[in-house]
Amino acid sequence: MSTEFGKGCHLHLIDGSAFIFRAYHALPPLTRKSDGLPIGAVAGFCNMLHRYVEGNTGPDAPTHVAVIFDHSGKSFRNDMYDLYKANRPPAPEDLRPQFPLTRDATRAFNIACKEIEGFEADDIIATLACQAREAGGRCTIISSDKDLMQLVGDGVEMLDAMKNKRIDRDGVFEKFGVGPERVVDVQALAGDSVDNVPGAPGIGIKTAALLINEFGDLESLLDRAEEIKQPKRRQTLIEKRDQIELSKRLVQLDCEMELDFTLDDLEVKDPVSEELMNFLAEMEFRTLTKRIAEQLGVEAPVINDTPQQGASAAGEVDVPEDLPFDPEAYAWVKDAEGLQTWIDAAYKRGYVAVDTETTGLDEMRVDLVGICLSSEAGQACYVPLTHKAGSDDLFGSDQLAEGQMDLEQALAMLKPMLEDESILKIGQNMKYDAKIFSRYGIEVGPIDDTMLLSYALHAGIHGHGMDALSERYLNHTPIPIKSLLGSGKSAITFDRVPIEDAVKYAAEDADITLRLWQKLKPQLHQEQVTTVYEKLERPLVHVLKDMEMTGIKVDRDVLSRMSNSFAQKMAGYEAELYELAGHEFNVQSPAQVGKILFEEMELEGGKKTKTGQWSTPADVLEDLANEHTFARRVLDYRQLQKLKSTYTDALQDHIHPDTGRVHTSYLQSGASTGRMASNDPNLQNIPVRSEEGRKIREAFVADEGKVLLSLDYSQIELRILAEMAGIDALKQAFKDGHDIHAMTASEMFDVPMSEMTPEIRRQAKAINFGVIYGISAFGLARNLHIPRGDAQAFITRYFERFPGIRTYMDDTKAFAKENLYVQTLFGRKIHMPEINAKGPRAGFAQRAAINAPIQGTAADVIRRAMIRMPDAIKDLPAKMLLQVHDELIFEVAEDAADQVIAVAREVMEGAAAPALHMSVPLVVDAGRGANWAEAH
DNA sequence: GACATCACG
DNA sequence: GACGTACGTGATGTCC
Repeated sequence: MSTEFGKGCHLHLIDGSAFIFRAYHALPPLTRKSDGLPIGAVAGFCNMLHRYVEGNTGPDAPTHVAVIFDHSGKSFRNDMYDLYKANRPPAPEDLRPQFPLTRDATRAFNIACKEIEGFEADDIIATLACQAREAGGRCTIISSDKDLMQLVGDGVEMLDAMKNKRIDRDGVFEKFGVGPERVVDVQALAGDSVDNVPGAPGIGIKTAALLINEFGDLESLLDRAEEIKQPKRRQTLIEKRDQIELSKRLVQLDCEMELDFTLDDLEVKDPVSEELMNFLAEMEFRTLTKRIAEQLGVEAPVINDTPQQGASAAGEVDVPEDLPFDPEAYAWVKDAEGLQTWIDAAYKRGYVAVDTETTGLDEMRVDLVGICLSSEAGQACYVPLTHKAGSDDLFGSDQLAEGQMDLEQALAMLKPMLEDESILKIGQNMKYDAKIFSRYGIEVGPIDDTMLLSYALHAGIHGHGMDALSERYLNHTPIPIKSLLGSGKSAITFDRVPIEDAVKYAAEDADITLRLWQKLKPQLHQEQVTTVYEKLERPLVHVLKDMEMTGIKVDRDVLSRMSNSFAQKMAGYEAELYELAGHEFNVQSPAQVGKILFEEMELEGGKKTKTGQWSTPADVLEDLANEHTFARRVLDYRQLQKLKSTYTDALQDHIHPDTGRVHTSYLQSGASTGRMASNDPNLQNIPVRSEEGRKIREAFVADEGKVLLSLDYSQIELRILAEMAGIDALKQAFKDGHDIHAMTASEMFDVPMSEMTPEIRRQAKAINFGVIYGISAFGLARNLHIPRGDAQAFITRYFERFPGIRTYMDDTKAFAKENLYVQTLFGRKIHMPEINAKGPRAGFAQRAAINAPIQGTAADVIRRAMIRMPDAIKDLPAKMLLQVHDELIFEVAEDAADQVIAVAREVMEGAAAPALHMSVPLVVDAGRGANWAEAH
């Protein structure tokens, strides 16, 4: 009963992308109840489609209809102009996974759903509209996109579904000042900032229409540009002719695309009840399912939207009733065909859990061994790529094992999906995998990270490693990696693991990651940490990745010379110590040092550690050092030993052979407060306090022609304390740029600023720090080497002068006891499970509760600065290299240093805004130099 | 692998 | 009245 499209037929073409975005913005961020899949745009899309179908009655009803989508990725216009649509922001993260679902929705309504790779929806619409016109039929384009207005006329009209307004030739004239056939000419001149079509600078739609109407068309205008009276306009049109002609080609829609379907294929069909019902039920749209079921006269299917985990309180463990883990279900992907099915699955779902297997843990050095994918719980695959044959061979064979895809081929297949804006890639510690992929030419994005989900949700409650999360939230113990690799000397690398074993282990990781994501993602809303995750965690991953991959240049010779010098001095100290002790011993053993001091030399005041051995920390030795050369020399020896082993020796091993730079790794979820931790090597504890140690920073250098910059927040934690506790005197001092410690001293001890002594100021400074740490008389006494009673008197006096501090501390403790967590000013939660403990642990927890919001807010501030920094400096010859809690290190071309300092300082000082308006200014100090010692 | 020590903010 | 404390990290060495 197919009718050939022709006279009397009416084609409706729906601009699918417009529907999606309108739906997305019209609705709150709904998620599917059972698994937290973002679903708001799909819900809106279905409502709009449904309303559209309902409205299709009467003489204007279509005989043919299709929804046209933009295909993801670049279009042929990017070949003409690589900046086309370049400044368009990527689709929101929670929208991307919904793109494929809107296609499914369209098909569920039994409406033709079309998209073609390399073309935009507008071109398909143009081609179909022209075909309809030539066949003598009518066409209505349901869109308000002005780019489509060039198609209007001779039976083609547009319908703005939002305003329910038809746009005919008059409507086009109203908008562009010319008829549809001249619209592209006007657009070519006016350009389009949204699509990044350059056009003619300085000419807008009004002027463009004026010119086109005067000269007839664009070509005549450009040919006769000399005749234009206004000099500026004339010059622009002559000079920018190429750009204008390019713009015309960009806005000109392609009416003659080759399509693999005809108009006849688009005939209006009634929905197939069962398919539509199944889809709506799968999406868990209760209202819509019920309403449409009634209209179709069928029974609405039962919707099972029981969340896969109970509405759990923070940290509560719930045992899932979920499907069991079945290693036999995991697939070994051996060829392109097999891999394609998994890529297809990722596209169907819109998300995929990804995990890489490598030959080690150092992302900058290891090789990729295999890749795992999973888009549905219980189903996962492993794609082995570089496993070696014959693992039992003593030397190992370099021959590749059988049953593996070619590495290049697999990566070429995966790259488009891993980089596809519409596919969410889920990983556990995704920074690791992103770095590996980046070294193989793939920039993974967008991403979700289960480790960071856990961190945003449960910092302070438990760790965020995969094994711990799996046991806690999936009630499943993953296969230990040790069972495959062994441990110690006999450990092998992953490429030596037999593939059949690797499949079970590796695919399981992807399966676990996906299930964790399904469980944890919906909890963000329940715990009200969505913004923390979205604004402070997820965007940081790629920033850290880039910093780590850039690394910092370290001069091996400087370190090597220092090592030698230290070794010589240490040998001297060692001989002297043997002499003083009367025998040889291990200077590096605190137990032996303690024995000599407190038993052989019979000195007083020795304390024992909880394990019963003599305690010999630096402050104890320091007390003895003036009287006893032995103690002094142990201290001297220890200082050099520390500097040598941890820094001058170890750092040399961390210099990457190819880059000549040191690449640390930041642990984003390391510290419960929101701070980062740095490891392998730790570049956040490079010596600076001692003269000797500071020299190590001279080994951290800028590349030739460049300098290092150091920008650090001045007193950020005290400023935040003043802000949080609302201490007017402190706030005012910061606003006036006063010396805050001197001011505190003046207030506390009634000393005028003019009579301030360094000693009084030092004591006030210690108190200020103590407050941040959750002050105690004992701690302050020890720090200042004063009697405990004096320390208590200081604290009492301090609280008298700044009563707001005491209130803040009491309020914070009370909040923590009530809620079992504390919060930063940006909403980060730091859980305090021990806050109501009895005994000495209570004190710990209370001080931690006081410190965490302060330290955490400072950490949030610098995170915000770091996240904004890449964009701020993107046009400058500068790279951000390191973060040290309140300091950022950059490497910049020498002549751009001042400019970068200005830009980076602005970003850092303004980092709290706009989320938080601080009444205390944040101040950033900057330094520059050939090395880190000079820059600091 | 636990503990002690010490480097940083 | 005694308990035993400054907050947050990571790396190294000893010793079991």
